[in-house]
Amino acid sequence: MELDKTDFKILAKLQDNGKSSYSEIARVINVSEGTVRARINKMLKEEVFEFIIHMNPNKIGLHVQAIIGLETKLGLQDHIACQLKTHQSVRFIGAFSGKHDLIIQGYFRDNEELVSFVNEQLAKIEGIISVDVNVELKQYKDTFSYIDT
Amino acid sequence: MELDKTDFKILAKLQDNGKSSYSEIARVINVSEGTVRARINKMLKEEVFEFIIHMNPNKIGLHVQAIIGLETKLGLQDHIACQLKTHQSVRFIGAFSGKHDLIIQGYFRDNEELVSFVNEQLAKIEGIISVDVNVELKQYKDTFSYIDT
DNA sequence: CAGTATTTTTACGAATTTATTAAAAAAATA
DNA sequence: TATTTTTTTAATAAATTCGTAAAAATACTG
Repeated sequence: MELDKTDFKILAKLQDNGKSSYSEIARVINVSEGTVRARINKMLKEEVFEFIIHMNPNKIGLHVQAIIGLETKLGLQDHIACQLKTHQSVRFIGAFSGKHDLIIQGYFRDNEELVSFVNEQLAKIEGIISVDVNVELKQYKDTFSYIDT
Repeated sequence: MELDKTDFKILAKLQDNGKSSYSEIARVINVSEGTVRARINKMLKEEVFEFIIHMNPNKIGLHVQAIIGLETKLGLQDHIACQLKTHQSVRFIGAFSGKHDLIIQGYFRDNEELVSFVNEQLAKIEGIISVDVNVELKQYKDTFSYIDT
């Protein structure tokens, strides 16, 4: 799908405020409400973006965040990733080039829950060679606003 | 702030669909629209969550994703993080315990842009001792739905 | 425990937004 | 240039949001 100037203007507005109304965006970028709606619906269908909420983990009792690098046995990476995917605590999983085959980001209630995730949940998955746990001490940024306004 | 059952029901609905209307949520969880609205506004004020859009980087031309671990000179970590924060390409920055002092996640147009980020942008920041670049080969998950429905 | 204050929920109407759709305009195609 | 296809607009009906006052529930106090 080809995004044009109007699409990017819409995305720029939504990037600033995910709750902007069609009408509001329409007024700002000088097109009709119907145009904004049509384009948003098209982009949603094409999975250009999604409307979501971003929860503050701390505020819902998840006080420990970690990025965990995994070394996996050749051939088992995909299977391992798919098992991890179902875990409630896991926010991100990717396969990577570099030292770690898989990198995952997870949110946990406390250190105990993190430890149990590593020593119980991960431990029982076959094919994990090594685990490198990095615990977050401070967060500086967790937003993405690529599009210029 | 103390979140109760009703708050969590609201969050659960919004987690499924960030565009659910107050009325829609109200119908499902059997309270008035005003209650849903009041609680959402309160949670927004308390920064429990935000309404955002999640863009699919590929669809806006960002085909290279990377997680970069940095080793930083003692005392300069905070300053480095704050400089990185302003970068358009950077989605996530955290300070961590473990091998890397800072871990960042970034989205780039192509390999060239990633390389220029590392060799030009990072290179000119004072106090970075080492850089460990992991390029994403496949993404398995990038969503968070912690709350049970 | 009664009484008062505070917070939360509900309910209602006005303002606004969304959704549907037909016609106009623009763009693409032959 | 004519024709088809896509996109935008405009108009109106349906639904949602918003502001607010009253009712209900909860918390607080003597």
